[in-house]
Amino acid sequence: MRRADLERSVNTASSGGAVTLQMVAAEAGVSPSTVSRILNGTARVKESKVRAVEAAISKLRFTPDPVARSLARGRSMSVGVVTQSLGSPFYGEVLSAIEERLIRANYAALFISGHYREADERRSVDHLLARRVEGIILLNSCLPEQELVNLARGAPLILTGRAVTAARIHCLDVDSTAGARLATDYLIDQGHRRIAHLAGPADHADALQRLAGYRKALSAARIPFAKELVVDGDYTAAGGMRGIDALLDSRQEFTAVFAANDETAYGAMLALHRRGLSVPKQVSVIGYDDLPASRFTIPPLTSVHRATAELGERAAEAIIELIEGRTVTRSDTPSTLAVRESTRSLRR
Amino acid sequence: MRRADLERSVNTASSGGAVTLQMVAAEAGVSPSTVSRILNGTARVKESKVRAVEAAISKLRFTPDPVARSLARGRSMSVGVVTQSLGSPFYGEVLSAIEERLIRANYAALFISGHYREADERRSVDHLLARRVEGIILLNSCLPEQELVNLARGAPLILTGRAVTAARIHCLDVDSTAGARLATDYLIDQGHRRIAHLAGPADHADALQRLAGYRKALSAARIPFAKELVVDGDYTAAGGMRGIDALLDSRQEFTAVFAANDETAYGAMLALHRRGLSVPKQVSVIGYDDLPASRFTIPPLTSVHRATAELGERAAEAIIELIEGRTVTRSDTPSTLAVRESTRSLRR
DNA sequence: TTAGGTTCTGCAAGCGCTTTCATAAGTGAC
DNA sequence: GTCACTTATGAAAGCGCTTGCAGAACCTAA
Repeated sequence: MRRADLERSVNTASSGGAVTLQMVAAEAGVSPSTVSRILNGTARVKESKVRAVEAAISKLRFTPDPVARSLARGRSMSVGVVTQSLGSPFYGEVLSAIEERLIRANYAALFISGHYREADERRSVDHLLARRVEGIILLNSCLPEQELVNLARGAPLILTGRAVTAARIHCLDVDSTAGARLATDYLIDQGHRRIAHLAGPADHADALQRLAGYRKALSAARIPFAKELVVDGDYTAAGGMRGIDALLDSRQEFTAVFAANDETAYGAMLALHRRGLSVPKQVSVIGYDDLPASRFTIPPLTSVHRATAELGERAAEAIIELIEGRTVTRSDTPSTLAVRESTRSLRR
Repeated sequence: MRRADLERSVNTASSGGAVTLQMVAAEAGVSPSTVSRILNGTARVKESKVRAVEAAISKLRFTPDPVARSLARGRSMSVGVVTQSLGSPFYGEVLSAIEERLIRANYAALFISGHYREADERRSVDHLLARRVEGIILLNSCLPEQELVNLARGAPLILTGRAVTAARIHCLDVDSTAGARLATDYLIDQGHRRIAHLAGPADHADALQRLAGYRKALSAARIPFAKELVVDGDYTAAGGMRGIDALLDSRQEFTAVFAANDETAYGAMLALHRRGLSVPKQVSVIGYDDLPASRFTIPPLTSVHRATAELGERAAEAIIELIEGRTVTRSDTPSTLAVRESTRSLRR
């Protein structure tokens, strides 16, 4: 086969092909039903016909039309994925994994973003439902719990970052408390006592969990919680800058900062730098999510690492299970701490 | 029909999914054709029936099934988008814009990634074609030109970052040369003469263009091109680090670095930092793409800014035009330079 | 050879919607 | 009031594939 032919066969095999299963049947001298059965393995077919059909298929370059198939089977073979932001590196990794896993199981993934806004998210979900997706993965949804429960009657749901118990809902990676605890414990372990926390948006379950983990770690170490060391953020770098500025302006003393996510930490590091404070010499900084870029910040950021690819893969697997009516056994993916150079020990 | 009767006898405004156009027709006392015509505005219908049908629709909460619709119309109403990496922040922004625009035009977007690998990309395209997308947007495709030309026979194509002239192909944002020129000119303007370039992968059209722009700027300023100041990279931060290390190890002198993209620049800045060289005091660094994170690096990175959202929107618009058989008038989006703190003037 | 089972395989009826095509209804004009 | 013509609407035939049903073909045992 010449190179050009090869390319044609690879790429145009399935394209706008007016080739239908009917034509394959005619070519092979069998009925459409038989072709369908061979295609789907839904019944035994005599060997000779199988060969004839296979020959016809490759001769005509037939690919079954997924639309017709969906209609006939009453299944769209697609699942919706609502991400908060297609652009975020954190979600990006998760999405890749979801995509990969779903394709492998012959589902199409419809990605759509919610922009961290309730109304947008609702609109996105409606859109997906109108497209007849068979299930929906909601990454860190911010919809009210009751609404999610209702939604689940229409299509099974996978939720990340929050815990909702209801039929046809499965939650993954529900608890950030442990991760936050890990980060804070580490700082404490390194001798820090005055640890600030740049929190995430208060309407996000995971942001609250991170705060809770921080508090737990403090109290376990008998360090009194100082609310003036906690400032609100919004999971953005700009928010992180504002947080540090606020802390410094109000003359708080602190030797370490636990940021609710990496982006916040980036902003924090920049703000500290601007104020002439060196990281980690004067202030240790720790983030959450361990974005790929965090290996390359100056200094490289210590961060709570989440198994993003694994999370995505599990989400995809879980939605498939749910769609196919099986039950999913819950299993959170543990977080670990990626220790790099933005933190240092106060002990000597 | 058995099903329709069943639903009717149960007589519920059943939860979304199961309502068919047939049921709406029955409820409104008209024929399915009429309902369809009202839905699509394909013919005039008497006002009273329109109202009856609309009432039935909202009473039953009917949404037309896109699968059935696609089959009947012979149009999938979906377009494929091949990105190189779902996780990359640069593509993320573009994708968001594409998504938004496509949805607005009632198309579904199927995102899938090519991982910068020819084989993966080919597989992705095949997958999309098998899904019967009506058009494909290829973001920085690395497939050979001939193959793209063939592909275009199957479905119209939008290409970014490269120029291929053929029927049913439209290219956008084809030239990075100007952007690279902008960056290099700026450095020269600031008095730099020894400017290193951390190049992108040689099999990427845009990487070569960036190199070309760099060379053009040099020669325009009568600065001899020194090939030892150009090192290969791969558009990653790790590659940027390796690049700087190589440069420094071979004892090259330079006061500025033009990185082929922002990620490379991040790595470069870290490597310089590790070697004790201050940015911008001793070395100026400039990137390309102006990722959102670049405002928050230390120091904030000067970078060639691309109108990502606009690019995405145009790509979406272009594919729609092509699908609907119209012609697209080419128009590149201009790049600008976002000057921040990673560069400084050598003049005084 | 024949009854009683097994396998195969084709027919035809959908899946939910669109779209001719033809009929019914409505409109003027004469 | 009739004719020619426009307009609204329904019946029915698909779109390409799946699947229940039943007949055909093939076995095996007696």
